[in-house]
Amino acid sequence: MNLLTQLRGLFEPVLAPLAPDPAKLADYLGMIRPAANPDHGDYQANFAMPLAKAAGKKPPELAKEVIAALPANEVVESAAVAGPGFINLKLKSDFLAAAVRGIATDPKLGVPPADPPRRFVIDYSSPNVAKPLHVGHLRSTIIGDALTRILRFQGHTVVTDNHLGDWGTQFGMLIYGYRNFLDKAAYEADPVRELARLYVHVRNQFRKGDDEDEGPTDDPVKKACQEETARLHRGEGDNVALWREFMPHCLADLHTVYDRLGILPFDFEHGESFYDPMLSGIVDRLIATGTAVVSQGAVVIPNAAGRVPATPDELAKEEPPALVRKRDGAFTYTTSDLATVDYRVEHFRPDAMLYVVDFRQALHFKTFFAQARRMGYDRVELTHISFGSVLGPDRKPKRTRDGGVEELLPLVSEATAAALAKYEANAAERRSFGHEVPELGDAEKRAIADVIGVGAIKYADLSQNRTSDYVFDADRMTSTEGNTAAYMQYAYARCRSIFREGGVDEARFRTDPPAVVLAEPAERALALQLLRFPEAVDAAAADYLPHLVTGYLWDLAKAYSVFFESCPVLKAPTPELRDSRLLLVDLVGRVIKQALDLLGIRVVERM
RNA sequence: GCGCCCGUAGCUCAACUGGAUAGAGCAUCGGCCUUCUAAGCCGAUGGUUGUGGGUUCGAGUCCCACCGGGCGUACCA
Repeated sequence: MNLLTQLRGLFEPVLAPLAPDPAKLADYLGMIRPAANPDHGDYQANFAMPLAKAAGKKPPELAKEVIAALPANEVVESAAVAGPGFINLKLKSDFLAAAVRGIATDPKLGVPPADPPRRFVIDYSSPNVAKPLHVGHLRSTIIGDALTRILRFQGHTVVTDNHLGDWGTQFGMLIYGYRNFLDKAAYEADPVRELARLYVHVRNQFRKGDDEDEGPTDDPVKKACQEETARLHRGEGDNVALWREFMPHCLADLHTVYDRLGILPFDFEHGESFYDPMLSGIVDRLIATGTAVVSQGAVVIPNAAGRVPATPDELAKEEPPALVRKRDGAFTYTTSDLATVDYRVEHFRPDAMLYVVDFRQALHFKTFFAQARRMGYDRVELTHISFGSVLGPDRKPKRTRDGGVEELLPLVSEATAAALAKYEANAAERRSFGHEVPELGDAEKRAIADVIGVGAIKYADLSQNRTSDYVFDADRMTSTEGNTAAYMQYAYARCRSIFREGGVDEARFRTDPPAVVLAEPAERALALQLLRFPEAVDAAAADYLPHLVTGYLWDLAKAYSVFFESCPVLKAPTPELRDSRLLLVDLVGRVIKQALDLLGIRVVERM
């Protein structure tokens, strides 16, 4: 049940004979869309202009013909030609009322099952373990989690895989730190904490301005760490044993953060170490099939033009080749990525693989996807779900290494504290106006603040187009006004409050729904908005854009606020209207709760 | 140098992928609490969509040039 699909189905038989090219029929039907301006009706159709041009007619005339040819139906109340040839569509209120009543019994609230359902592998979060998680990791995690929930809700199969950075220099640093600076008592008491201290301590031994990258260095400490890393990779000494000892602690630390944020458990956490044993086989295969060649002692895959530019001069002119084995014999991330595709295709048989990684790796994914296709993986959709940088309030990209590392957990605490303060202030203000405000226990208050605070952080991220850069402003996101999680949660709490105050059991509205009456404009607008939920889910899933769900939520919650102000529910003029409004309120609550759940955000019964 | 992305109200962002008078929130100003939660609602102010051309019935959106910013450019991931 999707209003748009239904409308398009109505127009299809009329447009089919008019479309000059049958392949373009879908395009024309796509020009039926929600009205940009509510004054123009509920939906608008914009196909008359291009269609008239192809037919050599005037758009308004063609629009009139289309309207006249429209089959009799129970959906469209009126269709009017306006402006240069727009068709403004108004839907029948009776139809809307019946449709709303129809979704009341649907656990999926009108969202149809995906047809056909697809199998996805989504790769997201992918932090370097043993380093503190900072705000830069937030976006991939939150966006990937939301996409997983959205696609699963549609009925797709989603395998989630956290491609951990668990085989890099940071472990050389930990091993070096363990050997030189370990506080044994502290390690036994709280290994995670001591490892974190060691990492930072070793990092501080590096010369100023030096980073952790591989490559030649004359920094003695960095060199020592690199040597420990190399020994780990070669399986020498007890480095592997130490790595095995550290890993569970690092993972436990990571999962603490995920739990705090309410991130779905990953199906797999196959990190770099998992794929390491497969890398040499991949390179051998690439060479054997002629996909890769040896160049300057390294093994590379030529670029899309089939060339291997190597000199700075050549590299200035064209796309670089992909390095799969370095001169020193070590493998690269490209090798690892190809091994990952290989493994996933064999084990999960996906229709699509999504990589939720920031936009700076766009070139890498472009070339890596091309290489994967050349290796024979040309039947699986490979998509880079790119997102913008996390910027500080100064609009400069937030960086881990620029000193001020912004860790995640303190930030979550800050957000929940702000939510708690807001609750107290709000309760005090309500009391000063003589309202009865229930005195909640500390535990309940903290639970509410937790849901709102975590929701604020996620919503602030998800409500932006993911391709934009993202200014991380703690004050703004924990604000409770406007298009924020708190506004949606508040709307939900108001829905629940009506049932609580009225002592009404909502079960009846979900199993045996009463007739719906749409008398007031606010009721009609709300019903229309409720019926658009499937459109929003479709759109968000089609382009992997969670902000289309928040945009929908914002419209729905606003429509509910207007309804809430103008339409008494418990004291409705007639029992029929009371029942009808109760059904609407119950449905609004369910849709808000479901839509927020698609974003990984929880709700509270009161706030 | 070459390539990718971005530039929309004072600030933060939308604009359903070429549709009607470019919309929200914050901030500012004004109004609404003896009626289901005022974390709310109603209203006002605020724009040459970086600049200049072009394409067409129609451009924030597509093309070209320029200005400004970010990022990337095989042996970091």
